[in-house]
Amino acid sequence: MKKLDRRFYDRDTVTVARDLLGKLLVREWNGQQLAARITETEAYVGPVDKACHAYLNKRTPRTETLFAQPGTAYIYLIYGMYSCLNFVTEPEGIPCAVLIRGAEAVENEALLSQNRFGAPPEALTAYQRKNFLNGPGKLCKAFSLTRAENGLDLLGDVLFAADDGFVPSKIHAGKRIGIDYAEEAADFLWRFYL
DNA sequence: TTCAGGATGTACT
DNA sequence: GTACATCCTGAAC
Repeated sequence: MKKLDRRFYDRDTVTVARDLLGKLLVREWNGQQLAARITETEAYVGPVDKACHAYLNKRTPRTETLFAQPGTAYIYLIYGMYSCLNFVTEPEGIPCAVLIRGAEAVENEALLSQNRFGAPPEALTAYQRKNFLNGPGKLCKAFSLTRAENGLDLLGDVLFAADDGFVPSKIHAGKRIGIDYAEEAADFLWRFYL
C-alpha cells in the first residue's frame, strides 16, 4: 500500500477525480485504522465552476482551505447536519478540490458500522448495508470526520489516500449531484464512479 | 422500490 | 431571510 504523494494532487482536478477511483481512503482513529475503497468522486474547479464554493476565486473563512496546498482535506458542513470530505488539488492558491462521494468498506468494517449506525455489521438490515458509504455525508459519519478535521494534510499519518494496486475495471462519468442551481456548470460531466 | 417532507446550522444577501 | 455539493423516515405502490 503506497500513500499518494503531493504530486498526485498537484494536477488537473478532473484528472485527479478520475484517478482517485479505486484508491483507498485511510484514517487513523482512536488507535485503529479505518479504510475504504473510493467508488465515487466529483471535481470542483473554483475559477470557472458556479457549483464550487470558491467560484471566481471567492475567498471567505469557509473557502480558505480550498486555497491551501494540494493534498489538504477540505471538510465543510452541509444542510446543517452533514459533513462532506474533499481533497484539495492543483497548485496552492488555486481553489479546486475533489469531493469524495462514495466508498466501500475495506478494513475495520466493525468500527465503521459502529460510527455510522451505532451497531455492529451483523446487526444491520439489508437496506443499511446497501446504503453504508454511498454518499458524502454517510462516508464522513462512518469515518468520524467533521469540520474539526478541516485543513488536515493528506500527506500525514492521520488521514490520507493510498494505492494498493487495485485497477478499476470501468469508469463512468455523469453530471454532478445536487447542483442544479449552477446553470451551465450543472451539465459538466465531472462526476466519476465505478 | 419510489416519493414527499422534515431535520438542522452556517454562510451569505 | 434564503439557500444549501444531504440523509432519514414513513407511507404508498
